[in-house]
Amino acid sequence: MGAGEKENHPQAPRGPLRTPLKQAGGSQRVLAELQPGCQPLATPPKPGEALPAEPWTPTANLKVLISAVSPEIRSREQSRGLQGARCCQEHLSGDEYERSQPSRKEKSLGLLCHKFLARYPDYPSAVESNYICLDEVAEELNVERRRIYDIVNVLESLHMVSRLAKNRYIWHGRHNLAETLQTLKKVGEENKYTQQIQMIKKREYEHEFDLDGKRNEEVARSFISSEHSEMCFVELPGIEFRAASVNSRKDKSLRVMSQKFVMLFLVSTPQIVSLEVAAKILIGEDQLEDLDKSKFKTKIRRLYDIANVLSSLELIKKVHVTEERGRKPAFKWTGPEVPPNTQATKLETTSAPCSSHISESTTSKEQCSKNLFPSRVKQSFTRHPSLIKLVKSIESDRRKIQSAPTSPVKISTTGTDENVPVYTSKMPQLAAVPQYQLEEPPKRQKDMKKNLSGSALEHSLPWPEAAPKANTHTVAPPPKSLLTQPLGALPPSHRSASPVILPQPHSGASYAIYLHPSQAHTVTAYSPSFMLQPLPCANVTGIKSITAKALSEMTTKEGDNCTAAADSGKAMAAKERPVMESESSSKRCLKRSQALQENNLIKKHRSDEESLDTAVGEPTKQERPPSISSQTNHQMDNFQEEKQNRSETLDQSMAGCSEQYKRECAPEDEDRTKTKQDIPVAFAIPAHETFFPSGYLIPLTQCTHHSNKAGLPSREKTGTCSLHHTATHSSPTAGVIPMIASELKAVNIPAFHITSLNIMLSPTSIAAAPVLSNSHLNSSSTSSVPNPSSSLLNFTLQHVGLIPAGVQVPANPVLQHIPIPSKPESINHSSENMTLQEEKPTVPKEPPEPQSVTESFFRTPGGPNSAPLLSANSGGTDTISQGTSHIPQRKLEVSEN
DNA sequence: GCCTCCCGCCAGTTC
DNA sequence: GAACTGGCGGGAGGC
Repeated sequence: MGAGEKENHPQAPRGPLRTPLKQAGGSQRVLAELQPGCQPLATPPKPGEALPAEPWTPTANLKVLISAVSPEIRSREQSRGLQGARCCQEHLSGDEYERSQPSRKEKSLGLLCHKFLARYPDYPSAVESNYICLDEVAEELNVERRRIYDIVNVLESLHMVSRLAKNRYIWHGRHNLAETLQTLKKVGEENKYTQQIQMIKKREYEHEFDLDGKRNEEVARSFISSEHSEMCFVELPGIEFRAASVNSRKDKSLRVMSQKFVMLFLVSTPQIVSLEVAAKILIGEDQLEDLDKSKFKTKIRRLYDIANVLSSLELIKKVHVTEERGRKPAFKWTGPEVPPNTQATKLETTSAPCSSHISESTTSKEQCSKNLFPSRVKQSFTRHPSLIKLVKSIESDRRKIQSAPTSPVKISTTGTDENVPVYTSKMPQLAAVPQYQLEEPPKRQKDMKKNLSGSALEHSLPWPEAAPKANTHTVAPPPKSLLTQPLGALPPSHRSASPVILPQPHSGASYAIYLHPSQAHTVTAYSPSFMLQPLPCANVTGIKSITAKALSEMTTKEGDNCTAAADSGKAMAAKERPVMESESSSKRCLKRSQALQENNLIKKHRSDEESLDTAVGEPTKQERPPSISSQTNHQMDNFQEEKQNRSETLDQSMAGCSEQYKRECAPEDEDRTKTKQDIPVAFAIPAHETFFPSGYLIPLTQCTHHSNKAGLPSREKTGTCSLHHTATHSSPTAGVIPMIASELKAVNIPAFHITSLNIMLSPTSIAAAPVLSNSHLNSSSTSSVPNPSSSLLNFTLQHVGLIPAGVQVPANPVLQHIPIPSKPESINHSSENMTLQEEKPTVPKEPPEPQSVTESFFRTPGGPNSAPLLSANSGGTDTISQGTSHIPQRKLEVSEN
């Protein structure tokens, strides 16, 4: 059968000329079921070899041959085709087989992808192995393996799967999706895709009017080529391609195309990309010289392939854009709203400037490279520059993870090295700490010095992008790195931790407990003297990033937090944060508290320079890395000054919030609704000597997403999952990052850590603190198991007199599913002059699931990049509707095609 | 007739 | 050298 046999035809007689031997069914599937999780490197048998004993009936064979020679017959047969039971096909008569032929639509990649996705949970458990055996999948889905590659490649571009070995992938689900999208957005921005899109549109326009088209084309080409010479596949840490083959066809790879395609959506406003534009951009990057029609057509084909998969993922939706030149197919982003990158801590570098910073860490780079290209075969793929820094922190994270305790143990208060590890007794972990100490401090010190000198010598900042922003404002917008670096190890989930100042009258030292905002609400409700201290938070929970300007404005209104919050909202509304008119009171509270945090963020940063200057002068502190704690130190100073002014207002608002929040925080099926921020992280830091790093940070990003689909036992929601997950996925973002022991030692503060709620206590507070097991790591509030972290938190709060005895503060509140309320769409009068028609989905949609929090937040209709409402206008007039709709994609008037 | 995209050839890569 | 992987484009189905 020649070519037909060259590929695996796992199933059924789909095509007339295909070998009928490997059919759906039967014995192989049974075997597959008996052998779940295919053998990693097992070579799938060829169709002919696979089922030699499953011949078709002679009649069926005859039919196939007949239909092969006659397209009419074939088409007639296919029109009659029914999707009969696959497993019975071999027993069907010829007519029955004919009817079993699926129609073309039934074989579409989109539908196939739906079936594929249905096999795996969106948020798989880390402990259960979600291996994908391509052969098995192809067989079960009744398609050839070639098609599975198409799907898998796109999924891989989103890091929803990663390749384990030949014929074998591992399913990550959507755990990494938010991070991936953020990364892609960042890279897309760096690559100036927005400008490219505009350039292409402009070019089209000028072409239309014959305005010096040739010259503009050249300009555009040079623009594109200069901007994209080094565009490459964007990887996430821990999810790297392990096979050189994957790296070998980079430019035209469906993966890369898919990523670029996604980038176009993420950077464009409105988030609608026409196939034509996308193809042109993609071609432009590949081969500008032959922008011929065939290449264009090929690109379009591939984009359809990608789009089908993305549609199945519900990331995009097909629409039609009617422009002057007619109706064009396009796709609209319907996926999660990707927050602005200002707080994407790991992605803060731009391609050019990062190099200087990278050069400081050759070791890390080599390690990164090693991870990237383990086989060292052909390094066609290079990590995008924006990720180099990320990789650096990953390597650091990995070290920390390796040295992370599996079981928290209270450390001794003696100042010797022996007391340093709170960590487990496991030797490798112990060994890892000194290694970290040896490697990191000088570098950190160096970085810190750079930070310190940054105010005076802005150009010497290791984060060049921050330099221009560090202006003469009293409240200079914090260099992203400065703010985020200390929390660089923090997954977005933990960046929402809010330090709360705990005055400690007994010891004379105050504490800063980093709380999840919801915890902070609760705590502040009990103690009027509490202040929320902001961290640069990822805003996956719906907190939009804040512009420097908005920050400055907010800072000027520190007397009135609510006003500041409102102002911040106002400041952001125009560009980033939509005004939500009908938001619930709980959300308003949340927002208020977020604004408070943002407000405080400024103050924190304002004091950074001075405090760092002071700090670096002290020998004992020189060893300490620039960290959030240093900022915290000065935040506290600020707070001391401003506490009196603000506490009243804050208390009022926060008390209301906490009550509101508590009321609405009913435990429910929130696995899917949980975002990465859901894990509260808290630790207490004596304010008088707080210049040490952020303590235990528990990036359990993927554990938080264990879905209800996966049906996890509660045990899996505990710390074991993160560890498992780390092992399974090699994700450095998962795991426990311990506080640097030397730094603890430097301030002579024993650290006590728990897991989901991490608290470090001063010696005065540590005395009675219970020792907690790591098994409680990340314990979910939904768990019926008593949460020890809650006990500790309550213990701590009671101990410091912040809450009365007997009062219980929820230690691990989970963000409630807060649906985005309807709100007027902000109109973005973009230059787009087009009419949008929503495509009728080809794939039958299943009943919509209840929207998760993630989706709710992400799909903020009027989000930063939300598209203007483009009305379907059957009359053909090009209009942008003055949208009043709530959800763009739903508001689009669907024009049935 | 155009849009969409399935299908499978075939070349590069891996084992 | 067999098997895996995936770029690529012909051409069929759908509208």
